[in-house]
Amino acid sequence: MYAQASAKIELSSYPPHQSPAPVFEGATTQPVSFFPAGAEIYAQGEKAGALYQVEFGAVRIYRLLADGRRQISAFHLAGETFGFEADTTHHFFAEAINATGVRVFRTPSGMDMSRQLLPLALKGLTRAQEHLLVLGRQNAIERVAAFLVEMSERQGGLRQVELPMSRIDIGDYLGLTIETVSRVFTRLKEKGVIRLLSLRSIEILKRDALLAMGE
Amino acid sequence: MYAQASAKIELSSYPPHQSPAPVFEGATTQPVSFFPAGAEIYAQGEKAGALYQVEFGAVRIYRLLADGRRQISAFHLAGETFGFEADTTHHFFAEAINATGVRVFRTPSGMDMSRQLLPLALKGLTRAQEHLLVLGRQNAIERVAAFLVEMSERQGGLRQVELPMSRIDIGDYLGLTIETVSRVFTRLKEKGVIRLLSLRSIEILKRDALLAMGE
DNA sequence: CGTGGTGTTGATTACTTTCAAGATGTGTGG
DNA sequence: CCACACATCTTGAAAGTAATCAACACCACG
Repeated sequence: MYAQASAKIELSSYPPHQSPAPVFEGATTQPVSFFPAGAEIYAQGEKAGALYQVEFGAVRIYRLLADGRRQISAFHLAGETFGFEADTTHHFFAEAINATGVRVFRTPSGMDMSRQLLPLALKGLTRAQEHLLVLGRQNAIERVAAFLVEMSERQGGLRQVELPMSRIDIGDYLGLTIETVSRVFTRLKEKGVIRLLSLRSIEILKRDALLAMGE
Repeated sequence: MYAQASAKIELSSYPPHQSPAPVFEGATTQPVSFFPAGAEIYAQGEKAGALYQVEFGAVRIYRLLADGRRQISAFHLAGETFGFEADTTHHFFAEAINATGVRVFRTPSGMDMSRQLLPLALKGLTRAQEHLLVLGRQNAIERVAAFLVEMSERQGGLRQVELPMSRIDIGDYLGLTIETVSRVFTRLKEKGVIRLLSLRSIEILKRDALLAMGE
């Protein structure tokens, strides 16, 4: 199983545009933990304290309503860090979307990580606030367009974009149903804006059109 | 004009449950700046660098789409701090909602404020992510209920809640139109959940019902 | 080569927005 | 202190968008 994981590292971990993962000074570095698709990394209510860095694969961060409605607040791809919280408790769930390797940094209590964490927290804050604009004020096609642009940019701005997550995940990230996401993909395909290479891989044919839609 | 401002301080600045405003170590404290209703505190694209603390009044943080659609990502009430950014540029607009006093802290370049800023950034991040759940997955009545609960809790959990902002602001915060906000207020009134003391002041009659709606 | 999970498409329903008119409130000047 | 005027808020009717319900297609896995 671990051999499979290492193979994946070669294949799809750090994209060329991205610098290798920084290491956290002062933190105890642990070996890479492997999570199969759908596995929980931490749960809401659990005690927080560690930092997590995606080595390969992808992670979804989400919250649930009592009746099961789910909102994914963020996806984290290879090289990105997550898991820091305002207090000692996790306010969200974190799950591996696919087979995922995560490096865990345990921060010794008393150690001050604020200098390293602040830029990450601020980046996350800006991203969340931009996402608020999408959910609050954009319609279905604009939301999907914004999502595709975001994923493209996070993968180096290439024409070909990998979508490691399912349509359900995309819907729960954009505040839409799976059916609506699917219909929008079809409309974008018909308009010649994108092309589906496979279910989880699209090619952007008209970047300008996509940018104009997502603002 | 400034006399009027000081009068307001007595009236409505720090609620009893809230500790007095902390001061930022190492930052240059400036006198309180006064902003009349609707005045811009900073604009998107401007150079950032200062921290702002609300002395009295209220502030809205928002972003605009090209066609004028607006999403308010946060309201800041007396005692709260805003204005920190991931890079040196403001990504949002900040405006006074009412006559507002703001204390500006200029941080000397080279000074490391991360230890003081990280808790604020993390708090903001958690709040933004919770807001994502509301915008992405809750309907109009649930959104308004969640908003009223949030405002109540931020004002000490009292029955009477002051809403310093207009219906338009509430709509742009919740991703709804002003008409929908108004209709929901009416429905909550008819159900006996709230009572309107005035346009900008409500009384919560059935807190449990409100909590159940907003989750 | 089935089989269950995931995705697509169609028809209908439900909710929110839009458009429109009227009511209420606030601030100003007489 | 009252009256007018403008802004804000409320309410109603019609339209539009996304959700829901349902059936089928596709893909990956054992």
